[in-house]
Amino acid sequence: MLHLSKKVEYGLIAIRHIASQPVSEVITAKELSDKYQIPFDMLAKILQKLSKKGLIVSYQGVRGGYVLGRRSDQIKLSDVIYAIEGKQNVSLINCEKENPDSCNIYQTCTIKNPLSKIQNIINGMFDEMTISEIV
Amino acid sequence: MLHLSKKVEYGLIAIRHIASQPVSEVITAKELSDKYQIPFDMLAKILQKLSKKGLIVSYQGVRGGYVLGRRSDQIKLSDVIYAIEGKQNVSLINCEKENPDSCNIYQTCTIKNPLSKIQNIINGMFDEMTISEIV
DNA sequence: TTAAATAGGACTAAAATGGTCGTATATTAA
DNA sequence: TTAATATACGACCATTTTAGTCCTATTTAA
Repeated sequence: MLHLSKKVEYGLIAIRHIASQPVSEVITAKELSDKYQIPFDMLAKILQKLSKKGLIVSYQGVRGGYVLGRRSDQIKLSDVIYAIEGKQNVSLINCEKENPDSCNIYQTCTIKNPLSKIQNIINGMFDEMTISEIV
Repeated sequence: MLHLSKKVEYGLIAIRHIASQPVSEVITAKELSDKYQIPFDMLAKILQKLSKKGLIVSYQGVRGGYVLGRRSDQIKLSDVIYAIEGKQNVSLINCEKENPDSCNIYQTCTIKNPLSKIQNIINGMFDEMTISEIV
C-alpha cells in the first residue's frame, strides 16, 4: 500500500541516468534496460511517455536514443510521475481520483478532509524535488 | 498509485466514528456498516485487527460491540494503518518492503535513497496525526 | 538496402485488492 | 435452557490493477 508503481520507479531510474551523463550523450533504451535490468518493452513505452511530455527528447533511427528535454533542475519528480501515471491516478484516497459519485459514501465519509492535508504535503514534496537533486 | 487501501479507509472511518461517540457508548459493526455503507464482513475483520492491536476493545455477545482502547489523542493514524496492513506493507518503493534481494536491481538502483527521504516525511505525518485530530 | 533504433497497439500473466461465505464462540435476556 | 445477537476467523472467489510480452510499423545512419 502507498507504493509507487514499477513504471514510475523505472522512469525515475531512467531519467536520472540520462541526466547523469554529459548532455551530448544520447542514451538508448537498450543501454538502460541492460544496465538496470529493466524489461526492454516496458521501458520503451515509459520513455515514450516521458518523451511525449517533453521531459526527454527522442531521436529515432540508427544511433538514436534519448537526451534530456530540459535542464535537470527544471524537471520535477511530479512531472515524471504525472507523465507516466496521469495526474488523476495519484491520490491517497479513491474519491479524489475520479468523480466523487464513484464513491458511494462520499457524503458520509469523514476522513477525506484530514487526508487531503497529508495529500497536499506529499504533492508538495514531489513538486519541489527535481531530478538534479537525485543525480 | 500511492493509494491507501479501502481497508485502511474503512478502518479510519470506523475508529473515527467510535471516537466521536460518548465513551460509554458501545458501537456495533452493523451500525458502522449501515451508517457508512461499508460491507459488513469486511468491516468486521478490520475491526478485529484493530481490536487485536488494542486500538479498540471488543465485547462479544448480545449488546456487544466496540469502544476505544485508549484516548483518541493516543491513537496515531500510523497505528491504524499498521494494524490493518502490517508495517512492512507500507512503503513507496518495493525494495524497502521485503528483503532487498527480492529486487533484482537493488545494487544498481539509484533512486532508493532520495525516495526514502520522502518516505520518512510521509511516515512522520502519519505518526504525528492522531484520531482526535480527525474527529 | 540493411541494421539499429524509437512508436505504439493488442494482448496475457500475475499479483493485489475487495468482497463473500460458512461456521464457531461468547453473552445476554427471556 | 434456549433463542437471539454479537464478535472471531479461516477459506474462498471475483475484480481490478499492475507488470510484462508480442508484434508490426516507422525512422534514419551508414
